Amino acid sequence: MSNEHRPHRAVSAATLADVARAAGVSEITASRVVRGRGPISAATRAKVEAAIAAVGYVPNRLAGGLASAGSNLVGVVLPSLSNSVFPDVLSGLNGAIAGERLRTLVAVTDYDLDAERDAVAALLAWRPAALVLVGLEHRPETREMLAASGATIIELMDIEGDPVDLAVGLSHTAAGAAAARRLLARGRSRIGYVGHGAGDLRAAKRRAGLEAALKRDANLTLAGAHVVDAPSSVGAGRAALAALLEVAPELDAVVFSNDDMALGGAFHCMAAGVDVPDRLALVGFNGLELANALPKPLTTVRTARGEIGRIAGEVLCARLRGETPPKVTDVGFDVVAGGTD
Amino acid sequence: MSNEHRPHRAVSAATLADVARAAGVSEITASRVVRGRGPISAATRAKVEAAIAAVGYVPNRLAGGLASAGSNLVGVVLPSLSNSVFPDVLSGLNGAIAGERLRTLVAVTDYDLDAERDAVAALLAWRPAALVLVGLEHRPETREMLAASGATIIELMDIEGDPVDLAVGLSHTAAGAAAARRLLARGRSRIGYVGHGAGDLRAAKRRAGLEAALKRDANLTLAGAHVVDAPSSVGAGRAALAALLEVAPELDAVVFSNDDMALGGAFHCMAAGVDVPDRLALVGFNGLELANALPKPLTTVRTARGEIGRIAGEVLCARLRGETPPKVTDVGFDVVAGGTD
DNA sequence: TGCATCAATGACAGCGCTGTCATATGGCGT
DNA sequence: ACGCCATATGACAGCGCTGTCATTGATGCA
Repeated sequence: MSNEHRPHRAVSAATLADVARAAGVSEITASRVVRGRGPISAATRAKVEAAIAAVGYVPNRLAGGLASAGSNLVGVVLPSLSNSVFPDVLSGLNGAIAGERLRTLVAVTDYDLDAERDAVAALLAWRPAALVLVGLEHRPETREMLAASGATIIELMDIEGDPVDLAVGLSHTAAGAAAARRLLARGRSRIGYVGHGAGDLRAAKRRAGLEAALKRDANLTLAGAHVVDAPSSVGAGRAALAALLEVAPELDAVVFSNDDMALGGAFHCMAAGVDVPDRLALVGFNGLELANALPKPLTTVRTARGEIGRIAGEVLCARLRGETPPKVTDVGFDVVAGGTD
Repeated sequence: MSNEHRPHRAVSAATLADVARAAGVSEITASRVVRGRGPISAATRAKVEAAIAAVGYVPNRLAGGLASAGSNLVGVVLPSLSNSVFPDVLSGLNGAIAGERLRTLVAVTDYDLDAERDAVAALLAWRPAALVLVGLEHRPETREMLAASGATIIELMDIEGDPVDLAVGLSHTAAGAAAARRLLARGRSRIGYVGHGAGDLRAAKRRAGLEAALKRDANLTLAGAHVVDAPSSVGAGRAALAALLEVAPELDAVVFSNDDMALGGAFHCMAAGVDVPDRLALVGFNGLELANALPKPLTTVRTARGEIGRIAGEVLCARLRGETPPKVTDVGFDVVAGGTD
């Protein structure tokens, strides 16, 4: 009469031994059929496959991983899922590793390096074949764990710094500089900046690259800046540009920390009747699909996000096959000339 | 001299036995400290914790899961990551289960029910504590696997149908009907529809609800429809509305399959000089943050996406604790009166 | 004082699978 | 006829951990 719950376990999951018995072969032979390894005669394979279907066998990767000293999981630590950037990366990665029967185990840190450390520890407990993180800046303990794990480590998005193992990304400093040069070439000189919360280290590098290039190429400094203490969002961008123009109405261009923020800026301009680009130029960063569908497509610096994920997956597979992929892969970026500058 | 790669394993990972030896206690005692179970004296705990740090111990969840017949993983099968809807759900879920030391193992199906079946099989191999899917429609084999697994199953987003176990969502038929009633109340009568690819069953239910309510309440049928054979996107929405207005210029309102599509529609109207809402009303679905930052905020039917994830996490935790959560949780929806109707 | 109770710790087996090595079988060249 | 190799299969141990039950003192209470 017990109404006891056994949340963790199937009532009585079939094991490989059940399959083997049903097929009249040994466990190891059944195992080989399941994994597609080793020489198996067609007749045996058919028997085992029938047995698998008959008993409803689902392999137990916990046992398999333990026995073979490692899982087919790829740990992925992402700062956020709230704009499309990291989901795009994740999709690219998923697509590239699906063929190798690898799966992603995802953790999200909200741009918190302590949360990243904890996530790495938790993911390492699954003995992943590889671990994918974002950025090159981590807590020292994180780097130690990564190095000690012996797993393949891939750091995404950024290549300016010292990778633990492998890196796939781009130079955000250069991307910021490209935005600066673009605006200077278009004759802008009173350039402002709208940014978002401090956790995003790559956005900070872009801003630094922007300021450095303005200084170097035209001896300019930012004519105004407004940074919201919050994650990036369209609403935040809209409010931030409004606030910035309030105190610095003379600006003739604004660079945004990313496209979400820039989109908000574009919406503010539409609503407030600010003429874009004649009165004010807007430049974003990322190259989201959405920003290209605007009545005036956003001028932005496009990063190949899906591509970064895909290449990371390929680099990872190469390493797992025992090859030696390049330590750093620079996927670069494009300045997309839209209608807002 | 061998340059052999051991991709899967740390050079020599410390085990619980190493910790126990270093701490001068038995393995099981070390295990209890690691897991925070059972009565442990403060002195012993301190010794073991020091040993853990000294040897750099990282627990092996593969072994732990095998020994205790179940993992602390929650398998999550999502149709897509390409608009913010499912990332939002996932964030909510992650937040709600983090406290219980559960982790999500994510698979993406691209709205393909066969891919969903394969994903379920793959996730089940990890003996997850629970499995979270989207929608109530699955292949028969999928349902069988789910039922046979004995795990807690939660189906998200939809509540119209027969849940395998637990469901958290809303009535999309009712949401579609709400959009219809909203437009009728605003005096619209020549109502069109812009939709996206066939895999999205919930979008189809919304359309059905829309059409049924138009018929029932005003004896109207759709005055035009354009459905793109592609995933939803802002660009697709923009192109689709342009195409629809080409063949049905007399429309005075358009309902979109979701906010991404509607945003594209809004952009088309801005670009083509279609006066919204005087000449044409636009209604979306989802209530994305972004759509609310438009110069004219989008009128839409908001679903509590993060909330659905959060509640799913709570329902799940309740079940794992042995409680009996409600079989179906209706989170409802809100009609958000924006400026586009 | 004696006995139940509780806190703290340990011994042992086994979770389900796979790596390693061994074995059986048949074809083939000489 | 003989060894040799490739193919097909199996026996066995053990991966690292935890559930179960046992053990040891210390404590409470009549």
